[in-house]
Amino acid sequence: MATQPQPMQRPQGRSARIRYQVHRAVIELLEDRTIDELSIPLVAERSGVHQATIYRRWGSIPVLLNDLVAAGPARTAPLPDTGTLREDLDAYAIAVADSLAGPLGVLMLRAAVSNIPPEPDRGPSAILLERTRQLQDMLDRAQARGEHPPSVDELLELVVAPLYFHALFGKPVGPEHARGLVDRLLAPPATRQRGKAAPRARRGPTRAGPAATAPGS
Amino acid sequence: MATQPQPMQRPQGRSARIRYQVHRAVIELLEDRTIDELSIPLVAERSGVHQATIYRRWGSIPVLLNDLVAAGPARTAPLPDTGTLREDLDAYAIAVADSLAGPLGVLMLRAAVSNIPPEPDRGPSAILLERTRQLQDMLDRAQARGEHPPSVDELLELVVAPLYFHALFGKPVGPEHARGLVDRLLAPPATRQRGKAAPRARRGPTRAGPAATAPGS
DNA sequence: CAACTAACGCAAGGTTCTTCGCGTTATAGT
DNA sequence: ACTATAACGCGAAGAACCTTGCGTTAGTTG
Repeated sequence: MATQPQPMQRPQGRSARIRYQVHRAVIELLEDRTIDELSIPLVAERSGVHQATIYRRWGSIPVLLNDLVAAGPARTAPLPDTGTLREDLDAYAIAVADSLAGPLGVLMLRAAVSNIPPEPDRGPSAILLERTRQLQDMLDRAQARGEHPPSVDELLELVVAPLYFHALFGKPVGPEHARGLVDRLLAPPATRQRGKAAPRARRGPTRAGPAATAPGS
Repeated sequence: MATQPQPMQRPQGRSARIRYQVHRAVIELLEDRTIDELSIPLVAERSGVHQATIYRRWGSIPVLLNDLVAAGPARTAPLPDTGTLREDLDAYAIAVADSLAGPLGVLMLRAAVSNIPPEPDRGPSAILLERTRQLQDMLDRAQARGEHPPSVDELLELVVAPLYFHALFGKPVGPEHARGLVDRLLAPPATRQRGKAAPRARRGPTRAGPAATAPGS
């Protein structure tokens, strides 16, 4: 599963410049276009790089997108180190939410989905593994400080998964939502109002309105 | 956000038949092809429907996929009515997990992703709206029986989102996982072992192994 | 600094996709 | 049964995409 199309025998200088130009052009184009409206001739024109070059190096839009995503993990969500578990989680969750809200988040999702059916490989995608590693580090630090962090799985399922879910299906993604998820992860309510709302609250007014529910329903 | 391209002024008879043929062709083609390799001429040939017809009715592959997914909610996860909230939730969660494990699940995800940035519309996708409605019905029934169901948002974030997340990133999706998520939703632990595993258990041996964690990690 | 060659630019040619006008078919309404 | 017309089939024209061979540029090596 080569994310990079070629081992790249001459990776510095012009090649790197071209690659950057092309990546940048894709990002720019995605500001006001759907991924499906993307095409190599378009990227070529926008980037100033010739079509043939792009076809030779990447071959297709999916491959190009994959390469772009793989190239910029630092661009999406750097892992924080604030000294407190809660602040770390907050910062991370908000960073993920931000990255998902932007055009690059969509890209990441798309790339992840693109990698589902090609092979019966079934291993977790590279993005997830990377993210898992980051999170594990964060939790390990908390443990070392004497805190009692949740497991990575809990973090993924209670915080990251809902964020991706919202991004996937067009539900709003924002800092308040992210913080609410962290709250739920860290402070599971002993007694719960079963029939009512999610465990939001804490940390001031989160703009009340349940903008999460479908309006058209 | 019209899921159906047109209000369809003549929805029965030939139109319905054509639509079915085209949908079927798409599903067949996806057995051994990537979505990116899909094209309208291809679908036309396979289905026996003329290109121009498909172009006129759907216009593009993403729209067609969206229509296909929206047309088959019954095909994926019918909403159960067992008489108990827990059994309803279990059944539903398992059904979702099953549908995600199959090829159509990938399709749904894919279609959802493709539809993210079409417009600054930002409304939740049709699939989600449909599913939200189903779930709301289920919860309403529970409430009418005197039970104390969670909110739809909680259900979505604690059960559905993790399932989709796993499917998205190639983590294993199965009945045990689904049931575990329902457990977490219905029985939030009053006292929690913070540093350790998620609230599994209950309902006998679910084949122990925490198949949730990435194997490559 | 000079030779080597990977990677790019260019332009032409082939392929596939998309649109359009017109005639035909079959559904909805009377 | 009969009429009106939405929806489909057909074929061709136009546009967009993709490939390929050759000359040029610019990293890399000695």
